[in-house]
Amino acid sequence: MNEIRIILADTHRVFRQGCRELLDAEPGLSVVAEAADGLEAIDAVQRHLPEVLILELMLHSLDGMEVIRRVSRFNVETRSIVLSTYSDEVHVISALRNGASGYVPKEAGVEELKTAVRTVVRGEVFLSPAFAEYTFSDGHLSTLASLDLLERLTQRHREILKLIAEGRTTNEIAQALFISAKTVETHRANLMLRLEIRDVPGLVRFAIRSGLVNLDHDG
Amino acid sequence: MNEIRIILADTHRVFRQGCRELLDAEPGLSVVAEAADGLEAIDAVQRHLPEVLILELMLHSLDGMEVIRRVSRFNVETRSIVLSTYSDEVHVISALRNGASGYVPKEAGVEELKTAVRTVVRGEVFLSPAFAEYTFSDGHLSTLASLDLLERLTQRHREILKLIAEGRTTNEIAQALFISAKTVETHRANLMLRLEIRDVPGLVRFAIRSGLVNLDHDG
DNA sequence: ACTAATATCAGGTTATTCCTGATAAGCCTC
DNA sequence: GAGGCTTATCAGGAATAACCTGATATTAGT
Repeated sequence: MNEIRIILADTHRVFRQGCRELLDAEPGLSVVAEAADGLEAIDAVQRHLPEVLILELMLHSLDGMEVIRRVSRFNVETRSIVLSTYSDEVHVISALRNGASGYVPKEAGVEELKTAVRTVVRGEVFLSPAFAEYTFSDGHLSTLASLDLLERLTQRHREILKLIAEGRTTNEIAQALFISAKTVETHRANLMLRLEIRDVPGLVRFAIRSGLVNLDHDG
Repeated sequence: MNEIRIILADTHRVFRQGCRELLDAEPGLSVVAEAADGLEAIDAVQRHLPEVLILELMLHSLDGMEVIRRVSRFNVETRSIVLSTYSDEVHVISALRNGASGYVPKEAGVEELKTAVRTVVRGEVFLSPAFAEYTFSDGHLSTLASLDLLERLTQRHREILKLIAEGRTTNEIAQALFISAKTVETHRANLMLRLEIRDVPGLVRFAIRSGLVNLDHDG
C-alpha cells in the first residue's frame, strides 16, 4: 500500500516530538524526518522527497514562506501544509500564493491536520474552516503581505511615530519639528490609518517591534 | 503509588494533544486536564489541584504571567513550569519572580520537560541549561529594576496597566472591570505616580519590559 | 499636463486627562 | 479597639488632547 510520508518542520522540538507521535499513530501516515529550521527543511525534502511537508512559518535560517516557495518550485511532488501560530489573513493568503496546499492553525486539533494531509495528497487544497471567509480576490493583499509595514510609512511618519513611542506629546513633537500641532495630529492620524492601528499603545508596540525605539527610553 | 498529575495550558490544541501523548507515555506522569487560555488554566488548577501546571506564557483572556502569579499565591501545592516560545531573559526572570518553579523553552525536547517536572515536584527549581547564566547575571539592571517596580503595584494596578498597554481606552477598561471610568483614571494616575512614568507610551514600554504584555497582535 | 502622494495647517466638536477632593473596607499596630 | 495606612471606589470642573472635515502648496510620477 502507499504510505504517506511526511516531514515536520518546526523550531520547537517538543512540538515536533508530540506531533510526530500523533501522526505516526495514524495508519497510513508516517513521519520520515524532522527539521528545526528552514534550511534543514529544504534539505530533508530533497533527501526524502516526501508526499507532504508540514511546516511552521516562523523558522530560523530560512523563512517558512521561502521554504514553501522553493519546495513548490523544485519539488512539485511534495505538498506543503502550513501549521502555524499565525492565523491572520495576510499569512494564510501569502502562504497559498507562494505555493502551499494547505493551512491549519495550531489552535486546531490533530484530526484537522490529518484531514489536511489526506486532502492535499489528493491534489486538493485544504483550508481550515476558520479561514473560510478569507478571499484571494484582489492583488492588494499580495502586496500587503510582502511589504514591510515600516516601508509603507513616509520618513516624516516614522519620525513622528518614533517621538510618539518615546512619550512626547503632540505639542512637544510640534515644537521639536518646528511644525504646527495640527500637522502632527494629521500625521499621526494618517500613519495610524496606514498601519491599521487605532490606539497609541498599539503604535508603541509596533514601534518597539520594528526597532524604531527601544525599551530603555525612559521618561 | 504517587502519580504526578499535570495540567497543560497552551493556546494550540495540536501542541497540547502531542504533548499530552508524550507525557502520558511516561510512567508516573499523567495529564489530567488541558486549558486553552489563562482563565481555563486557573479553573482547571482549582478543580484538580495538580502537582504541576505546565503553561505557555502567551495565553488569551489571562496572561500566562498572571496565571503563575495567582497559582503561586492561591495554590501553593501546584508548581508551575513555563514551556514557552519565549526564551529571553526578561521572560525567564519575570516568570521565576512571579512564582514559576521551572522554565523550559519549546526548542527543548520532552526529556528535558520530564526532568523539569520531576525536579519541581521535589521542590527544586528547574532552569533549562540554556538559561543558566540568567539568574546570576547582573547585567540587565533595567529588567530587574522594572520587575521590582512591578511588585510594588497592586493586583488592580497591574490589571489596569496591562489593559492600557494592550490599547484599551479608559471607558473600555471601566466596562471590562465593572467599575467607573473615574476609578480607572484614579488607578492610572496612581500607578503612574508609583512608577514615576508620566505618559502612556512610557507605561506601554514598561509593561512590555516587565513581561506584562507581549508585542504580538492586539487584543 | 495631469494625477497621486506628501507635508502643511485650521475651525469646531467631542472625548479624555488632570486636579482636587471624598468615602468605605480591610489590615496592621500599639 | 482606636488610630493610621493602604487600597479600591467615585465625582465635579478645568484644562488638554484627540477627532472630523476640509484646505493649500509642493513634489514626484506617468
